[in-house]
Amino acid sequence: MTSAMQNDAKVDNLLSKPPERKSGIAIWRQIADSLRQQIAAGRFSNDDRLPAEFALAQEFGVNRHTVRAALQALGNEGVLESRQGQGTFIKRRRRLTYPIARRTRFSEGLASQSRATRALLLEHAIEPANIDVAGALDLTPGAAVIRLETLSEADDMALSCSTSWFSDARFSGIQHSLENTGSYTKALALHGVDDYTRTSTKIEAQHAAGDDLRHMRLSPGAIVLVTLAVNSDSKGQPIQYSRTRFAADRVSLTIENDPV
Amino acid sequence: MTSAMQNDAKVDNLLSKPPERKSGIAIWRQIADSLRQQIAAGRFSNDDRLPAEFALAQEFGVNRHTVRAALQALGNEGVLESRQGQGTFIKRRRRLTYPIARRTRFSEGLASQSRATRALLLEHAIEPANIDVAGALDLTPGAAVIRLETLSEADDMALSCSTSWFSDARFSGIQHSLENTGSYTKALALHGVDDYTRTSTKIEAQHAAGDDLRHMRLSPGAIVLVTLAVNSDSKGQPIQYSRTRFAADRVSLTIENDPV
DNA sequence: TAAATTTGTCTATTGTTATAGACAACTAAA
DNA sequence: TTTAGTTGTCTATAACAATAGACAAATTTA
Repeated sequence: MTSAMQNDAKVDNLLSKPPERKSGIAIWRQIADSLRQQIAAGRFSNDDRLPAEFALAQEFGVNRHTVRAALQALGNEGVLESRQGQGTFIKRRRRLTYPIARRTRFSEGLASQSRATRALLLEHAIEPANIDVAGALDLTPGAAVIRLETLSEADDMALSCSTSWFSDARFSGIQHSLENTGSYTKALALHGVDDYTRTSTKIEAQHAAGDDLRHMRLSPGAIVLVTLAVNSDSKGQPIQYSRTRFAADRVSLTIENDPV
Repeated sequence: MTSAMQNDAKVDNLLSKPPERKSGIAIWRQIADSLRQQIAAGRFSNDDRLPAEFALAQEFGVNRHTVRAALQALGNEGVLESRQGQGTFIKRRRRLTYPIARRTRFSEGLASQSRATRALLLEHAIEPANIDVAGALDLTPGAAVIRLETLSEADDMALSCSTSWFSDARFSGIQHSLENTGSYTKALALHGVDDYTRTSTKIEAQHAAGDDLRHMRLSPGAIVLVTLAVNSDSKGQPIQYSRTRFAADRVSLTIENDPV
C-alpha cells in the first residue's frame, strides 16, 4: 500500500498551496517542506528533474530567489542537487517503511529495502533509572541502567536516533557488544537473549531538536516520528526500553494484523 | 507507559534550548512549539500557571515581546489563556492515546479517557477510485467509491481529520448512516457489517496543511500523525480505506502486543 | 491602602526575509 | 556557432521579525 491521494480530487495536502505569510515560518521553508513531501509522495516521478526555478516560483506564487532558498535547504539535506545550466535533480526519493510487529528487528525489517543497515554507538553511560525507565523495565527507580545513544543508517542515509535503556545488573557491558556487532539483536544474543518480542509501542510526532538535527542532517523544523518501545524476553521480562526518533520524511511505520 | 526522559540526564529534546536564528522558523514559533511540547510532556504540572513572561524571556534568552508572540499563538490554539494581572494559565494539557490494534474503534479506544467522542461529517462525494484506493479496497481502478471527510472530536477538542473511502456498490448511502449515528462502527453495522478488523496501518508524520489547519484549529507548522489504514470484514474483504490526520500535540498512538 | 507583580499596549530601532531586476556562467540543442 | 534555457551571483528595496524601553491596566499580597 503506497501513499494515496495522488491524482485524486482531494489533493490539498499534497499539491502546491500558496504559502502563508506572517505564520512564523519563512516562505522558503514552507516551500521546502512542500517539495520534500511531494517528492516523497511520488511527484516528478517521470524523470528526476524538477521544473526550472522560475516555473516553481510561478507555481508557488513567489519570487525566484525564495524558491532558490528552498532548493538550497533541500540540497543541504541531500534530497536535491542543482547543476548549473542543467537543472535541479532529485537525489533521494525513496521513503523506507519500518514494520512494527511482535518481532520487530531493525535490520531485518529494512533488509529487503536497503543494502546495508547499521547502528552506530554515539554515547553510553550508566545512570540511575528515572521513574519512566524504571516503570518500563520493571525495576525500582534509581536502579542502575545503561543508556545507549545510537544512530541508525540504511545505505549511508541516517534514519533514526535512538536512546535505549538496559538493566545494568543483567546487561553489564552491552555497549561493547553493540559497538562490535552494530546490531541490537546480536548484542542481546551475546548476553543470553536468544529471542525477544516487542510488547508495547507508543508513537508520537514532534519537531526534531537538539543533537538529532545534527546526527541525521535535518534542518530545523523537520519532523521526527517518536516511538517509545518496550522489548521483552521469552519469559515476558522487559529487557529494553527505547525512545527512537525517526526522520519522518525518510521513514514510515507500518503495522500489519492478520484478518480475524 | 508515559513519555520518558523527564528529570533525566539527557533531556535535550524537552528542555528549553536557545532558539536558532536564520533557520526560517521565527523565534516566537520555536518557543511556541517548545512550550506546547513541554506542556504535553508534563512540565508546569505543580500548578497550571506558567512562569511570568519576563521569566520565560530570560529562560529562552529572548525579548519579552518575542515570548508574548509565542503565548498569543498558543492562546489561539486553545492551549493557554492569559489573564491580565494574574498570569498565563494552561487550558489543555492532556494528550490522549489512541490504541491501534486488530480491533481498532475510534470511540471505544478513547472512551475511558474522555466523556464524549463523535465524528462530524464535513463532506461526501462519489468518485472513481484512484489506483491507491482501488488497491486497498480490492476494486478495479475507476470503480465508484464514496469518499467521506470527517472531523473527530473528544470532549469538544478536535483530534483528527479523516478521509475514508468505501465501495459505492456495497455501501451506498453510508454517508447518511454516519451523519445520523456519528460513529463509523454504527454506520457500518447499519450496512450489514457486524464486525471488522484493522488489517493494515501505515504511519507517517508531516506538517498540517490545507483545510486540516482550520478544522482542527492548528497553527501553520503544526504536525499531524498520518495513518493510512485498511479495515476488513470478518471474511477478510477490505471494506474501508482511510487516511487520518491526528493533531500530534493532542494524540499519541499506541500498539500493544501480547508477549510471545 | 499601598506596594509588588503581572499582562496589555504603544513607539522606535535593528536585523532578517522576500521581492525585483540585471547579468554572468554553464549546458544542451538548433 | 548560435540560441535558448538553466543555475549562480550581485545590488537594491520593501515587508516582517526581534529587540528595547516606557507606561497603563488589572490583580494579588503586604
